Amino acid sequence: MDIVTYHTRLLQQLDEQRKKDLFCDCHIMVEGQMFKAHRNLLFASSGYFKMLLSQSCKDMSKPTTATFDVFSADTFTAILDFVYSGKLPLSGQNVIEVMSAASYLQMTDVIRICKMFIKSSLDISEKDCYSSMSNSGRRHHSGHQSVCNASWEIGSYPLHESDDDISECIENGHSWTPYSSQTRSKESHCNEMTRAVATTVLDIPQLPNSTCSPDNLENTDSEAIDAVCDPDMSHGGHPTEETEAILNFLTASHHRGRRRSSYKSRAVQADQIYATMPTIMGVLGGWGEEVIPSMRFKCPFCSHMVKRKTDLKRHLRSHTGERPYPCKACGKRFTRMEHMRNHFRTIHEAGKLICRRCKRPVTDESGQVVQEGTRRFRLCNECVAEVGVNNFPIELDEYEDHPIILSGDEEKESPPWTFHREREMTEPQLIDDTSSDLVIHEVMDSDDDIKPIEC
DNA sequence: CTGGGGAGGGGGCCC
DNA sequence: AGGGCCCCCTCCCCA
Repeated sequence: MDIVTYHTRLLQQLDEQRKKDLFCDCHIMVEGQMFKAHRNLLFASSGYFKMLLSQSCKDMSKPTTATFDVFSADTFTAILDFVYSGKLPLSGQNVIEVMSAASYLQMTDVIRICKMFIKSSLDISEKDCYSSMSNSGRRHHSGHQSVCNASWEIGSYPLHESDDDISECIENGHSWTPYSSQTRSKESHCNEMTRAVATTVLDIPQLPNSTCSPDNLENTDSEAIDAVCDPDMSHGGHPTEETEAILNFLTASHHRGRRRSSYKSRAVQADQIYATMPTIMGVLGGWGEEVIPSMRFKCPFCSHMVKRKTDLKRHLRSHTGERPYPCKACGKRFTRMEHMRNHFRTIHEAGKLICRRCKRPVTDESGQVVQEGTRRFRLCNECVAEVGVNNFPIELDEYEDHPIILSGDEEKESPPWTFHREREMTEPQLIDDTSSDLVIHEVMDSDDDIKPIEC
């Protein structure tokens, strides 16, 4: 008998004792349901119980009793099963609450497993989408959407490794990895598809192979993939000027190495997390310290705590990758409306009263607003004269007919490239992202001319 | 290689 | 609860 088998059998023996209520010296009440367990195991498994039992160990004759109301009996059942078997029965429905309870109970192993479970879910969900694309062609097809949606479906947890697989890895004493050989194979295939999309559909120069390694798969522009998946973004299988502008942006983002993710799948996953988020994620109070009476909300993904649930929801976007606020001018998405607004003011409204070239302060009188694609910035008159760029001043009245105006209703799922004009737009178009020439438009940049974003 | 600046992301907190 | 502001930090680009 090897030592692993011995440990397993030992745990099995203790579990049998627990089920037969033999030598159980710790009673735990959860939602009115009584659980009995051995304090030795609880002490060894949980920081919470370690503290609790070390304080109550003076009287060993009486069973220790603990009561919890911050998680459900089902959740504690899962955790207790893990304590006695090393197997954590996780599902897409219970993982958040199990993680929250584990955080409360200071069970780092359980938290780590939950994190891997969630991370695997997110990663493989995206990979499934990419892989499904490869099966249905390279260009825009209406079928893509349904295939992608299937892999994002909340009810069908997209994890390839079953719960048993996870437990099995733990049971075998292996460090569990969310990537099986099967998924790695998918990643490789997916990376090829990403490159193919980048080089054909997106008309992006050949991406360096380094950006498509399994370790940094998320660095590939899955937003672009989504755009390709989205039938609303396509017109007869060919990218529109708007989509091309987005793709140009994505290309730039890609080469900047920004970490991006599928906003649609992220949003769905974020909604799932928010929907299942327990009211109380945790209680602040370090061990060995005085417990702070005020309740705080603990992030299930990290150690961060906040005072308000709203702040936690905002913080969770940093984990889920949800970016619900798209810039209507360039399609870039943000986690917060204020960030999107700041971006819009700075990038698209030339909000900084500084000459981009000489960095001197500039006013409407001493400078001009220069438009380069969807980007606007200011140059002082001296710099404009020095650079000698082509100047295409447009009459103020003409500009007022063609302002970049953001829609009043932020439609999260609408194509990010949407310019709403107060009047019918005529040629030449104001937006010219594909132009490499520096085009100067004399534009009014006051709030009266460019309406603020309404979300 | 390094420092400065721009842009973006995130936390705290007020309204 | 959401919006918004302020502040700080990090990352990236460029000179």
